[in-house]
Amino acid sequence: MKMNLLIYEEKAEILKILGHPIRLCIVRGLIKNGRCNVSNMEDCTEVSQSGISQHLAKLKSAGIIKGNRNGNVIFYEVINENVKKIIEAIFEEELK
Amino acid sequence: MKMNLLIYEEKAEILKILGHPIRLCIVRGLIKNGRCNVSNMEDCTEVSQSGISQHLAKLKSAGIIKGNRNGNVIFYEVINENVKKIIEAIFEEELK
DNA sequence: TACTTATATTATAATTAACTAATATGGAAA
DNA sequence: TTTCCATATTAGTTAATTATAATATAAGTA
Repeated sequence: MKMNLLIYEEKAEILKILGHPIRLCIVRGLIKNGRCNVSNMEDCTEVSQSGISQHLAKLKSAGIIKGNRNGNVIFYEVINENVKKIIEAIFEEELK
Repeated sequence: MKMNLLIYEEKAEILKILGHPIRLCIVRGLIKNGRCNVSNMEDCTEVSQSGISQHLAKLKSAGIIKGNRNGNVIFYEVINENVKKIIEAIFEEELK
C-alpha cells in the first residue's frame, strides 16, 4: 500500500526553496514590510545584485512571489498564501 | 544596516531538511501516526532500507526526530514542536 | 543619442546533496 | 554459537544547488 508521493513532492519543493537563508530572509521581509525592490533586499542581506536576482527568479518560478515593474524599479510581493502560513509557523509569530 | 542572518540560517536549515519528499512523508507520517519503525516507512515510500536510514540520520542530526530502540526495532518520533507547526501549516490541517 | 540606474541572464566553477550498492552492527531466537 | 531480522554506516557516483563574475536588457534622464 504505497501513498501518493506527488503531494509530498509539491510541498517539499516549496520547503526546499524556502530552505535557504537569503531566500527566507527575502520572503519574510516581503511579508513583513510589504512590497520591496531589489536594492532594499541587498541592504539587508549583503548579497550581490546578481545573487539576489537569481534567488528572486527561483521564488518567482515556484509561484511564491511576483514582481510589478514601476518605471525602472520592480516591486516584489509574496503571492502564495500557504507560504505566509509556513513563515508564520516557523518564526512563531503573527505577520501582518 | 544589515540584519543577523544567523536566525535565518537556523530556520532555513530546518526547512531544507523538510524539503525532500521522502523526509516530508516520513515526518508527517510520524506526526499523524505516532511512533513508527523503519519497516513501516519503507512500506509507504518505496525507498530502499538504506535510503530511509540515511534520511532518518539527517532528521535525527537536525534534532527533528529521535529513535528509541525496543528489542531489535527502533521506534521514531518527532521531537521538535516547531516542526509540527510547520507541517500543520504546509498541509493546512490539524494534526493530532 | 549617450548615460545612468535597476534588474536579469548567462557561463562557469565550487560545493553539497542524493542515490545505489555493499558491508557492518546490535539484538533476538534457534 | 550460528543464524536471522532490523537498522546503520560507508564508499563511490551522479546530479543538483550555490556562488562568482561578466555581460545584457529595460527604462528613465541629460
